[in-house]
Amino acid sequence: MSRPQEFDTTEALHHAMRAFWLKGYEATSLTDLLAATGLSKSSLYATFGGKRDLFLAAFDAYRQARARDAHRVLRQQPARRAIETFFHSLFADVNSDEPMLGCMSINQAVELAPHDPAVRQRVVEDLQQMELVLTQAIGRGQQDGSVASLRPARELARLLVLAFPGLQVMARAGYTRQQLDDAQQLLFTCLDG
Amino acid sequence: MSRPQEFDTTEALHHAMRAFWLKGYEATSLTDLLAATGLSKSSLYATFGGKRDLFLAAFDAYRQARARDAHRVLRQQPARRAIETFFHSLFADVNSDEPMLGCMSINQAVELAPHDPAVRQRVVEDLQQMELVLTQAIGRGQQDGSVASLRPARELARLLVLAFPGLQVMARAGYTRQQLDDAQQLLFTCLDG
DNA sequence: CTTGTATTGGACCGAACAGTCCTTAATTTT
DNA sequence: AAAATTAAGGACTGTTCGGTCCAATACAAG
Repeated sequence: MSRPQEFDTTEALHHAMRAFWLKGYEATSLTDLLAATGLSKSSLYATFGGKRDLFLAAFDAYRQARARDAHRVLRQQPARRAIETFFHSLFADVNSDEPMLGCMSINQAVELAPHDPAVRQRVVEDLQQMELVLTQAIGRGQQDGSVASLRPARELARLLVLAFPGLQVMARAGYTRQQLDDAQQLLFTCLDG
Repeated sequence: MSRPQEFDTTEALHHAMRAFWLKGYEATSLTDLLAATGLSKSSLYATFGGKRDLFLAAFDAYRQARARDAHRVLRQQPARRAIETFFHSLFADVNSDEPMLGCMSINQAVELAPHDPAVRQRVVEDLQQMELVLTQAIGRGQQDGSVASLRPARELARLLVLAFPGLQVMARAGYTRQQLDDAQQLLFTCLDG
């Protein structure tokens, strides 16, 4: 009954997510969010609560989307190829016309996690999740022969997770796509020996 | 001639640095800076210019101090031990009573570098500098036998630089000192094989 | 067509923001 | 001691912040 919403809630959330993704939490003002979503102030507050609530919702939407992507990409064969694609796709937007995005979880590890337990917990979960899926992929790789290293899959996965924020930092610091690819190439040699 | 300054400029800069270091640029207000430095508004503006100028000055002071530390630590013998000490000292404050600090350059790579060329340039310089000093240290280590790996020192250095932001992220995400040490231990195995 | 309910736009709020400016105070030089 | 010079304190600015509130509106149910 009564008047229906004029906007698509999940679409609005997606737009808000991009805004936070691009500029972080503090630097994204409510004005930015209104412009990004196209909502009016009252609609935004009625639908999502305050800025912080909207952020957490957007962050969770981001995390869910990324987790889906990761599972899809890492299912490829052979596993080694899947892992490379996984990393490669995370920096798909580098040096495109689009602004730099990188991984929102890493950005938030730096910006909010130290001062905000709710964010911190999410970041920790994301890192652990990444370690888990990479461990599985590397394990598969060791079986199908695409990952030569005999070290425990978990250790190798931890190494990759450890290096991931480094790639993110390089991307944000303006390194070229070529340089990022080289760094990844170098990183993947750890899977060989 | 005339009235002398009541405060120590470099000391005030140091306090401002800690404030920016702890909370980042956006989240550190002028009020925070006044409280941290103990200056009055007019003194701060007369001495350092605006917030951004003060930030850049503080950032440069930080970078200089860190570069000095790095050189000092990495001069130790044997080189392998020096490298471990180097990484270890970067996270000395983790799990202490002090708040989390980590590396300011990495924090700024995430926060300001994408949108601020002056910051971006500094971050790139810092990463390159880190690669350079680590390359030299690893080279020494290969000569004195403390670094067993036969891979080019530069490649190994790049691997360490790549992993460094990962340690920073772990620290900011609240990982324990033990977990950080384990991650470093794992990382250093790359110098062995 | 009336009634009821939910959405909408925008006026409005106090607080905090970075930054300016002027008066007052302190110290050296003359 | 007086003059000159500069630091320090704090009042003040306009703007923007996140957030609230209300009146107008639009739709569905009866």
